[in-house]
Amino acid sequence: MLGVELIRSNPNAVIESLSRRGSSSETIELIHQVIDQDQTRREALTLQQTRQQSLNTESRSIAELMRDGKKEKAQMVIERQKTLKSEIRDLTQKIAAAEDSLTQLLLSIPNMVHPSVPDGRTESENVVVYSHGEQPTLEFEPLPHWEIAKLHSLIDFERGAKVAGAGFPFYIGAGAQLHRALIHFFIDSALPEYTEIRPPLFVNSDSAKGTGQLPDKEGQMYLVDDGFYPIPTAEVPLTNYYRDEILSESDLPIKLCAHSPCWRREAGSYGAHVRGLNRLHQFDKVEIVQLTHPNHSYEVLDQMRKHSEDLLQALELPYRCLLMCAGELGFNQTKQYDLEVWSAGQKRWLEVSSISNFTDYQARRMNIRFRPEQGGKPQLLHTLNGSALALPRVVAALLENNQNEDGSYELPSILTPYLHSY
RNA sequence: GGAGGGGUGGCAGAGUGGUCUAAUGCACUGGUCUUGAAAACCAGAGUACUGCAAGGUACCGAGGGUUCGAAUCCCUCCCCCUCCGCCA
Repeated sequence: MLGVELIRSNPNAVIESLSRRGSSSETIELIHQVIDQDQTRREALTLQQTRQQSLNTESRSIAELMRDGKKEKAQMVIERQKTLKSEIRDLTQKIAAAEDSLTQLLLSIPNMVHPSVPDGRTESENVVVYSHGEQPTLEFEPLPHWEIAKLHSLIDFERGAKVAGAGFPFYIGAGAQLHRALIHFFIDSALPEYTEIRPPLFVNSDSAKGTGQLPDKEGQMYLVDDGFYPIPTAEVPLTNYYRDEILSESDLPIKLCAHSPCWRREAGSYGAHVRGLNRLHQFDKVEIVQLTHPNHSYEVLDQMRKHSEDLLQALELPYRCLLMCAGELGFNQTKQYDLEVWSAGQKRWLEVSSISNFTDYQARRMNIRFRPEQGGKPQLLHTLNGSALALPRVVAALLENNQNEDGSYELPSILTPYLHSY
């Protein structure tokens, strides 16, 4: 969430930034409500603290009177305190109410937009900032990946649907090994820089709140009994790792990576675009996360983007990098790149990575700070994450782009060390 | 799952209703002393909010309650430890 101080001190800058997202007048109205509630809260708080001070002083004097045996005098003070106490109670309630609505308001206000983000409302206004590789020119009508997978018994969607449901495929034999090879390749590529983490695959609601899945994207997560959420991305446990902690400036940047399955409800999806591996309820992903000093987060964003691009280049997949326009930007992000690979069989682009800077928006929710080397107050750090990469669509693109007319396919040589049994 | 014991500052640890405005030790920072260091001695130091400021308020796992007054008593929840049971 945004800081109240920012909204208080510079409401116009916030409003301007939010209008770039195409935020409605209602969102703008929220800003004014924040300012109102903030003022109510501070006025009540100042008053309450003064009253509390009187009460504390008097209570101490009661202790003295009691010690000196002046019981009657003490009793008088006790009587007098009743008004003070009820006044404090009322003020405390008023403060709590203002704080509650302040939190609610702040949770429903999206992050600021970085100046380098292009204007725009729709997908078509995202800007292609980079393209790499040639879309393969095939002399025959290429198959979609689900056909190729069926031909070679790599993936069994039908039995997945029987055993779990739609969107829960089985990978079989060489298909399972390809999947595992990609995980190993992705993790190995991250290892020189990033610390490998094996995270919990369920998180509690505090963690889901911390990274912004709650309340904004509640419908996207599964919820199991006892209040656990199966993670929709490893971003959640990784970024929450340092929740409510104060780090040393010298610890930064912190770089974490993890492979994990991801579970998403994807309610309401249908049609050809969700066929095969295009959209699943369970899929695997290697995620990279960085916690950085606020001064460096945008450089780091570009480094992380390059990391993911290098993977696609090593896999020899044609791809493009999109800079998301203001209207397409996620709720929590200030700037976001998407990487899309070309899928020759479906003749369209598939998103395989999203790399984002959240600045201090998540850090404020999670209360993750660092102590400046020069001394001074702890300061919020910046959080970033990126997919490096999401598995299923990479599998789809590998199969579709490298197919031959006879239905066979080849895999890029970078994977050779990871493939041996089939 | 059963029984018991716990949760206090960076760490250890005292405190069981009123100078707790949280002792003490270790670690940390500054100073004195010293050629330099160590030791010793002196001083300082948490987080958040609030206030122009001086300062104030809150925080002893979390949330409620009792009381003029709660780290301390009561209730609910969370977490940790020990033993037993179960288990890959």
